[in-house]
Amino acid sequence: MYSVTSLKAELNERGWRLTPQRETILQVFQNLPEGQHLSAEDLHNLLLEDGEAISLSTIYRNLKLMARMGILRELELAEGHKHYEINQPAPYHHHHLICVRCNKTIEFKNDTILKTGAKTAQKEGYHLLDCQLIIHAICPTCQRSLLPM
Amino acid sequence: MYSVTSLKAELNERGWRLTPQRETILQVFQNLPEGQHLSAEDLHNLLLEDGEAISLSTIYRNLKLMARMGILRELELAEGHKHYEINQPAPYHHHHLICVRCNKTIEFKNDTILKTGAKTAQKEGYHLLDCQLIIHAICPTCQRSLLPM
DNA sequence: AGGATAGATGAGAATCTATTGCAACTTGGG
DNA sequence: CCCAAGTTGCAATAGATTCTCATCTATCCT
Repeated sequence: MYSVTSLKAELNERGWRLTPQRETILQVFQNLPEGQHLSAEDLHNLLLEDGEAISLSTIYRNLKLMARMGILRELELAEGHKHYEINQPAPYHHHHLICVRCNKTIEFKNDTILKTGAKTAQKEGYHLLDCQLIIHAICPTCQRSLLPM
Repeated sequence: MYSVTSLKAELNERGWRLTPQRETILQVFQNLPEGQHLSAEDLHNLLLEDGEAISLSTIYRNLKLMARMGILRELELAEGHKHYEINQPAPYHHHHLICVRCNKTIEFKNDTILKTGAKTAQKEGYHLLDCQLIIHAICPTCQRSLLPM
């Protein structure tokens, strides 16, 4: 698992610093049950409850930073704000099937997709950070419902 | 190509209406060169220039509606706001490779992904609307640059 | 064709997510 | 141990999207 030591090394390499806030954020995501993801607000509240408050701006800044470093994945699910989760390699790597009506989201795994993503990035000379298949669909329940969208 | 007649039929079926605004929006997207996509603002301005102004609220409402009907694809690229494009089947269906630093975006095609998406949705009993692979990466130019993120 | 009705539009206000400016504080390097 | 550059927190701000509501109109019914 990605360690605080690697985080520090990677930050320092670029002239940046390991702060207690960054360390805390990394640890929260590492301890999150598989398949869970947090929004900036979620993380903020969670830390408040734990008595380890970090300002919302710092949270936004670092979520973005860690996503750009490839440590976190930035997910655009259906709620209208971004969610983040730890970026895991092959056996844990997964994708999302989202119902556009009720927002129910199912995770699924598929190793081929990650391979496709890696190949495509490489072909164009890009350095891969994350790849995610997003499927927008209507779940069985919503298909049966007569309610408007 | 998806016709105004089908749009009307599909709307009426659900108790909704074909309005001149909806017709106009559909036509704009149908006439868009392949690979182009518009934000709500883009569409609004484009129509203003053409002297066919539609209010921004109506544009937002209908972009969302048409995406939920599966007529448009909602793309979350790197600019911080959504983009829309016509939702095309197999030979035109494509995905996006995005540089998280400079936002440069490359389109690429891959029929396997669409098949995977369809299969996954079907397996869960979901009705597929759209599926898109999003690759976040760093482009060659940004890899060479020493600038911060 | 004419009327009724539920749905749609437009304009602007309101909401919400995310970013930014700045002063004070810290980290990492020398 | 000290300094320069990076970070943080707070408040203000920006930007995208949604909402409210009065007015209008596409459809359906007769």
